[in-house]
Amino acid sequence: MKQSHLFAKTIRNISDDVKSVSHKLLLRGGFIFPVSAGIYALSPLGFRVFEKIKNIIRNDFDQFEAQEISMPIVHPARIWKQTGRFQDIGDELWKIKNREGEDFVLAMTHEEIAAYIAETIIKTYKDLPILVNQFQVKIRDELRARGGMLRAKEFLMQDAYSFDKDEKGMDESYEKFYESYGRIFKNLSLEAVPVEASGGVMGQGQSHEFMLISEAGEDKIAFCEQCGYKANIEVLANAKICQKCKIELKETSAVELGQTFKLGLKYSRSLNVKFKDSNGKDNIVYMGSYGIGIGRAMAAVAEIHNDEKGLVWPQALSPFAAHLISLGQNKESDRVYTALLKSGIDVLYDDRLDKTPGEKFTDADLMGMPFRIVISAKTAVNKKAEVKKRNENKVSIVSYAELNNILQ
RNA sequence: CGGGCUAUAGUGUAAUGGUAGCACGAGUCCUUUGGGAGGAUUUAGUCUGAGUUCAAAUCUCAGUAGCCCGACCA
Repeated sequence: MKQSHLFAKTIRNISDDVKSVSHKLLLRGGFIFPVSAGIYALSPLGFRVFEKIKNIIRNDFDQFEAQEISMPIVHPARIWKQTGRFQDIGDELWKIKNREGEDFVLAMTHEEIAAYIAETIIKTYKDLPILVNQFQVKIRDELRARGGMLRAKEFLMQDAYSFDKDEKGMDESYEKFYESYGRIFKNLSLEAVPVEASGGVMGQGQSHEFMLISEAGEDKIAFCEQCGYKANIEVLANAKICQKCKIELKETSAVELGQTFKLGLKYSRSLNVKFKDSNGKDNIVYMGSYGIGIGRAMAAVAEIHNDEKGLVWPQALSPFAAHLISLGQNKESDRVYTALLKSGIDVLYDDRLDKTPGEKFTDADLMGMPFRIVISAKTAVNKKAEVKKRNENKVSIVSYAELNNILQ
């Protein structure tokens, strides 16, 4: 992609109201556009990061056959009334009416719809277990959107649902996602720690949150320094004492990156999701649900991986493999760009002739691609390229062939 | 949703009832071209609606939006 026509620009000035590091850097680097409080659009840069995150999740889910589906965002209120959540959830659930005056809700989560659909698919114990996953927009009329993408009113979420014939099966499915989440966060370069959590409006079953310890977080977790026990403080009784070690628990702020729930029969019972067992007898399906906020994950990465100059994307998440910068000429850099594209390397090419070197370097630092390649009149003479890693100061001069190898 | 605060150009600010100004940004042109370069020039604002007043950015009321604290938050 040529930067001269990229649908994203870095910005110098941002409002003092922008407080969190990730929000600031994502805005300055041109990754997101604010549209309304807690509502954001993605530039090609932000969009590419989203795709990287989604693919990391997909690749892991493929290992245990969590099947990707897509569910709607507009739900008839009827289904939410059946599970009781139409009434139980407060104003955070966004309610709308159609022209006939019928009630609908905007998806804040998809347990209802997943169960509603599963009811038509699941007939016999032979159909189970089933794991489904989707990446879909969630809409929550939050009282207070905060921290940019860390807490938005509309956000993309990976949400998966498991259907099993009994509690043991549910526990096994839960374990699969629990393990998977551990791997996924590692691949996202996020050190997430699982903690005991409350089910909240989802249900009362066992639940874990995957927490990134960070000042930017809104959650508080408690942990025992001796045995390593960790929990969201909302699940603790008044006594903030480790049950096992009898010592006081320490507290820290954290960002909730994902959460897993054992839903049990809560949704399947009210939506009548049944199957016949080997005796031909009706049983209720056990469900679980598992979610990761994609935008929040991107913000969390930005929150952690940066320096005073801007973002420093881990290679696996970077919108482009490299940032190619032309200085003083475009003739030779055009050739290098074309060659890199031909080799299948995804590169952002700063071909702007009216920008000074300083501005180009500053932009490259703000945007944070892992490799910066400079082609100038100086390097062109020798048919070499300058390569610098975003997180190092060292600059190497390499041949075009070597360049290809480094970026492959 | 409770409490507090704020609203002047894209951003940051000034004008304390009497001419809306400055800096940065952004646009154009020229010069410059290895770390947001220099010059010239242009652009753009009193959140909305009522009210008080000869006169309102300034005072009053309402609305809207944003920020902070709390509550809430699969």
